[in-house]
Amino acid sequence: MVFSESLKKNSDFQNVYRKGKSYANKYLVMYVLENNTNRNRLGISASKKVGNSVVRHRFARLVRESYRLHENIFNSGLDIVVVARKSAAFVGYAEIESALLHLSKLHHIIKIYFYDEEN
RNA sequence: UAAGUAGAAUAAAUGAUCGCGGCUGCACAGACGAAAGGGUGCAGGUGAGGAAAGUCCGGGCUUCACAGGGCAGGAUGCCGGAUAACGUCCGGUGGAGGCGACUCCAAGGCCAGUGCAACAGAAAAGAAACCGCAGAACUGCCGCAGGCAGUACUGUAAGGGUGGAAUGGCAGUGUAAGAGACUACCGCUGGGCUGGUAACAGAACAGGCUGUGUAAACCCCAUCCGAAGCAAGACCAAGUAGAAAGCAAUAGAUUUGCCCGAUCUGCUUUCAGGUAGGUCGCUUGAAAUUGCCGGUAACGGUAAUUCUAGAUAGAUGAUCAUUCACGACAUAACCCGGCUUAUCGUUCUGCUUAGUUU
Repeated sequence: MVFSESLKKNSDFQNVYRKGKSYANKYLVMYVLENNTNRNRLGISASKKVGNSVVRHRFARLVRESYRLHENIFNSGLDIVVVARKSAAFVGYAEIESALLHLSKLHHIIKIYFYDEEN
């Protein structure tokens, strides 16, 4: 990913959970915090409650793919954490993608005219 | 053809575009970092499973411990073989089930000791009489002989009933009634014989033979087992903190260059240590494929060929098109050998039983 890297350390995750703002919809919960750099950092989390290893890996790939394909419309300088909810275990790419964009819009972290154009 | 039984293979396919982790080659930068190490782009090639799962056994590997022996604890438990090893596998023996192919079995020892056996039943262990059967005695009634009823006593394990289990089974002889008391057959026990490496099997002989079950009850016997795990462990190594030597003591460092003032006790080198970070361990192996040889088989030997993920918050996804049976279970994390459990389906092979046709 050109403008982004992944969020790795547990302490970074805890930081975002504590200080960041969150919105949620049917499939996802999204936490956002400014990180004072010019790059975005994306973290993906899926607990064992969501499903087995196959389900959790698939969820992470779908979120990463959705983010990658829309990377250029996101604002930069953000730590973003996406958490799976239980209902996300059984849905496909289209649902994850629209859920991600919906939450991004609520956070006002994407360039609106791109979002409007797609809808 | 149908039903069954044993085993094996496979785990949607093809193409296009975008994207990800190793590897190899080339190019670029040498702008990141104290160092160790790393970055960017392009091309090529490569990238999860039959169970990768559960983490239930066994082994390699690593570190620690260890003269030798014993106790405790755990595991295994018919016999022989295979193997690095096993609780696994193969071939047998015995038992159970099935018409059969075939399947299943924690299958050592209650003549070392201790314990338990609820309910029912007379009785479930140092020892048995509830009913029944039989005997002689006494009492009563009827009476020619004798019979019937009751009472306590004695004998009796045939029969009834209880139970998961009741003192070998069944038939006969025998007897007052009975009883291995005696007899035949079966079973059991014993020491030999024959066959087999053995478990065990077989035929005969001898003994009238013994009151049971339970060891997934304690236990006994035999065999095996040191502990922890790749977040093991090895190496490099900021910072912090430690030691030694040297320099400085009207000194040095910081405070923008100088002065004053203020604050602090330092600076350099070496050694030890090993946190953050990095590298290795990390995939060439009890390896895979094919052929031949040995073995009933598990498996072993041998020759040729091949190199087949190696991430470190953790790489396989998305979109489009076509086809079909419309896609189950489930994602490597040091590596092997097993076991167990989950699973949409498809295909093939051997065998069995029943039916039909020739």
